[in-house]
Amino acid sequence: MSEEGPLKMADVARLANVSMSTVSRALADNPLIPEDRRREIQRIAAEAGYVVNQSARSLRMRKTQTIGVVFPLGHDVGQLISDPFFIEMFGRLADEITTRGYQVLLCRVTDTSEGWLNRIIQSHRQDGLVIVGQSDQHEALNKAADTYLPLVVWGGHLTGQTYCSVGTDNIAGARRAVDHLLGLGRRRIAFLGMLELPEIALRHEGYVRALRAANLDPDPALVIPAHFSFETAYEAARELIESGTPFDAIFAASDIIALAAVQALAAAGVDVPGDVSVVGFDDIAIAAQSTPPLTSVHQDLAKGAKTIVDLLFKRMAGEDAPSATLLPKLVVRKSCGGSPTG
Amino acid sequence: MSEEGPLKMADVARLANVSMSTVSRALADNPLIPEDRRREIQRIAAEAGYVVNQSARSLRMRKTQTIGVVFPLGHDVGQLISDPFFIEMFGRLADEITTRGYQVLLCRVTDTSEGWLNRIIQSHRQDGLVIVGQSDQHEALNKAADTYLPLVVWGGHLTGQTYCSVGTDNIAGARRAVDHLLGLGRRRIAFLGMLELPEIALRHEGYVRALRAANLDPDPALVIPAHFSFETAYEAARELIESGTPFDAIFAASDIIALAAVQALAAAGVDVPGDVSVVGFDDIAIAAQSTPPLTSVHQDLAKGAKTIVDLLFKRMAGEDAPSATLLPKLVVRKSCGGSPTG
DNA sequence: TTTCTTTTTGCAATCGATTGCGTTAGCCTC
DNA sequence: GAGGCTAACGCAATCGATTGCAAAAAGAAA
Repeated sequence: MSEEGPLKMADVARLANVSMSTVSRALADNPLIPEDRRREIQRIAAEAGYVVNQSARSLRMRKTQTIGVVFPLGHDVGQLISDPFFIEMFGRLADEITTRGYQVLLCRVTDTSEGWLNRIIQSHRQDGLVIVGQSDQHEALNKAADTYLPLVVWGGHLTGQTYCSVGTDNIAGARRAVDHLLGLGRRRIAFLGMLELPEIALRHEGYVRALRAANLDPDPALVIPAHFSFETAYEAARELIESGTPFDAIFAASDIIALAAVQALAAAGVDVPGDVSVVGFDDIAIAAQSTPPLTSVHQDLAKGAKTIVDLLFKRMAGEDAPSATLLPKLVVRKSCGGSPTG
Repeated sequence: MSEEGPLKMADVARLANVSMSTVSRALADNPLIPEDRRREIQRIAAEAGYVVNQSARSLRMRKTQTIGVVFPLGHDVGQLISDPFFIEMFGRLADEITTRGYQVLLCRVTDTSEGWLNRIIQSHRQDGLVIVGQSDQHEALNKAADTYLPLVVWGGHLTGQTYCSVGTDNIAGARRAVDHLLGLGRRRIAFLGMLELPEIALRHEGYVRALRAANLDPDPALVIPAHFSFETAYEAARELIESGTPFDAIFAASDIIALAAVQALAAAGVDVPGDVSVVGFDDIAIAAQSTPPLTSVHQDLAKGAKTIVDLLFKRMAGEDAPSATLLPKLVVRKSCGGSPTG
């Protein structure tokens, strides 16, 4: 029961009157050691409060029992905590990873200078990597994937992509959302989001396709750059409103942007959904709770996280598991008007 | 520019025509190596794509440059992802930790059998620990703190506590909330929360004190056990309503419980705040967005996280930094009726 | 040129485990 | 009692860095 300073395996060996090799094998339940002896040694170790030093173990085994979860957020220092989507995704990934007996190492990348991903990989701090969001790092990811197998990315599937990704079909999701707005009779539908981000570009593509399919010409004046943070998105929406460009609906690239837009509209005395319909993307928890409740393209994060981690573990086992795409679902709530059945 | 397999420091030494010692020192910016030589070696290493192996480094230095963030959630598997409070706290801690150049290791503890904390500590996976929420582990924490300095706990300050904690003054916060309800003329105020959790017990204490100060006798029938999850809290609220016990206000131990109560009340046709006032605790992001917006006791998590990490780093440096208490603030919104200044 | 400093540099031990391989002990069989 | 075989166990190398100490090189002073 005594818990003296950091005792090492050699100490346990002394206590049990055996060699370190034997202790190591006993603790690892190696059948080379007879069962009763194993139990005995395990008991002694536990009673002494001995725990294997993971640094030493990792070095020798070349394994860390740890998965790195990376958020390539660029210089957007506050985004991790401000974006509920990332947060929820992280939680679900953590669940999946810890369930499999691995630790979760959070890697926030603020310095995306040449070789950032290689620096993470070569540090050997983790046995596998999940990258949440491609950000603008498509090339870096492609490059890393050439030599590093245990890597799975949450994000859109892009052309010329060699890495393994899991993500919602952004085009289909956007298309569904915009089709719904068109079905409600909306014709001047604005798009809010940063086209520079690959996933957003895909959502924009779906938006354009939906318009074209309805024989409408996309109006560039209705495409407004908007970042993920509430404040900047609010600004973007305000500018759209003040520009005087007429519009009767907003399709936002994320729920945060949509919520910001709703508030900006409210502040300008525009009724949602009376005057303008609003649809978001992600269907984060707040979406259902906001006023009015937000119509949004739902992504099944629980399933996404499970898929990501499943693929990652296959890859860690040496298998070259392929990318996967999840089907999004439009959840209709009050913010776009019309009946819940569309 | 070539990025061959995992190259080691010895390889860089060969490339630079020096010994490993020199490479090691150069990469650590050790002034023992003349500046120009240092730069040269650093350049060679960078160009070769070399990165120090952290397992080896950790073993030798007995440091991991990693902080463990622990959620002792017992068997409540889903809580991490479902509780916005923990999530937000985690995000802010992550910010503070990464800003200081450390990594964040998430430790979800599901097995709280004897010695769980010791097992984490002795694994030497981290240089310091943040425990988020005392759960029911007061004793285990006290015991660990005797021999392990770099440990800071988010939670209430309890009697007989030897570990370092940072937390809101729960009694004062609760008192402020209940005083406000009393000021609105409410007299039959229910308390929803699990008294078994130390922090909640403190909030209950504040509740009792506020009532006593108003010459009211706390009615045990108005104290309802309610867990942190939305579903169980909803059930608890429903039972209170159906019990027929008259009440005109609810003070919930957390926002999630409060939101669940609001929905249960709405489902029962009870008007909030007309018939019943509701106040929560934590002031999570959703609180302001809900319908009606929730009055809540605000905890400054950004400041809390900063304080935690500041103290932790002091302790990691060997200093026996003391506990700290943050002052809560009541944020009045519509859910309790009355005027915002009320 | 010699001697004494001061600056650079490298050898080798070390961190704490894991594991291939060889040795010892135990048991059976003839 | 010798030989053969297997089950247990330990020696020592290894993982990839860091660093105390001493040696070598360079520079300064005499």
